[in-house]
Amino acid sequence: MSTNSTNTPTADPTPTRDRLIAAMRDALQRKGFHGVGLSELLANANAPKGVLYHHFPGGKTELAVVTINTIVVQLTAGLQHINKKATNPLQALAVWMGAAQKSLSDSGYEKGCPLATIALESTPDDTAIREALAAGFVAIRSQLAVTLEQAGIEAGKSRQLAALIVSAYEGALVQA
Amino acid sequence: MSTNSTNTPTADPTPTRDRLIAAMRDALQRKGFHGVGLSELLANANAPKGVLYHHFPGGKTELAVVTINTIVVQLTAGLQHINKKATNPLQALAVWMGAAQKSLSDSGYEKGCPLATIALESTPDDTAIREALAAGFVAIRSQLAVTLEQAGIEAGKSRQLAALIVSAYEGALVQA
DNA sequence: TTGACAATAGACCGACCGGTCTATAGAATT
DNA sequence: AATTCTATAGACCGGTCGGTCTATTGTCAA
Repeated sequence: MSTNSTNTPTADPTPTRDRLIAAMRDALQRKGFHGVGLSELLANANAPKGVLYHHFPGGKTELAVVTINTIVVQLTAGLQHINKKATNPLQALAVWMGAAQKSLSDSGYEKGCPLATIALESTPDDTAIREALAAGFVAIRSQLAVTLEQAGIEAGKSRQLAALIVSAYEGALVQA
Repeated sequence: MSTNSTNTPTADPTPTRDRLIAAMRDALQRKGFHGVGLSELLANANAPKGVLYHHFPGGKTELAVVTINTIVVQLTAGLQHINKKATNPLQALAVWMGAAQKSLSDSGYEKGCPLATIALESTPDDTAIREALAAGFVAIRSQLAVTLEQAGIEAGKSRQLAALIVSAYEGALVQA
């Protein structure tokens, strides 16, 4: 496990594992956590049952948690990218969100935000999922606030505004 | 059926039917449509299986549609009430939304908006549910716009603002 | 009283759920 | 070549899903 001939040294992407995560993300966007069956999920990922249990001993729930974390990482990375490159962060932000909305309408409004659905579906018992979501939303909001601050908005205002932007965005998805 | 000795003339409330609707609303708020089983639903409503099928031949889905419509009617009625009575519509609106948020936090953030969850869960195949939801959101937004107009806001602005308010509200629920 | 019909009650069913388990294939190490 | 460990593969299982079907009860009209 330590050395690795054909791949990057420390992390092995394991395509099958990634396919499972991708399938779960798609499922969360379209139907929600309870809406998809394992068989459908595995069919979409072209994977047999054993492989899910192998990569995610915690089963469906663990896959969902990992998927949530993956999404959050990608989202915050996208925001960081805006921070570094754009000369006009606000405009870049608008473009970014516009792109997100376009991908939504391109799917015929089938695919929304995968976080929103599972957030509403989850109960207080689903502690692992709830924790992942809570941490995720905090990360997204704070990263967004950083972007706003870089655009010259005062710190306190930035956090408020970031929360509002995320809220309005998720809310719009609900109604679409 | 035409005459009716003990109840109001035209409509019979049929308590059992109402209990089913109430149970479905609660279920939608807490877990979403796919998250609840019929057995759990019926247990909460203290009703056997046959009675669900009797009142709602379309089964779980029809119950959900009727529940959605019921919620929308109650919501718009609440807004109309504000319209007629309040001297300051905007302030009354704020109070009203504050009350909604309080009931949310009182439930330990278990219960959100029942419309939001099922909206995100539903797929394009669930035509009945989608139609009910679409009509419902339109009704809520337009009723809210009327209230805003009465508060002196120009018509076009009112509709935009109404959409934003609803969006922000739903979005906040997602994150709570 | 009797007949008709709405409402209640729950046994019952096939399908599918998420999950476990055993068997095989493949790559790396020795 | 033998061994070891990871990854793939799918048969299999008990439980629950949503839904149907057959009584039974209650309530009017005749």
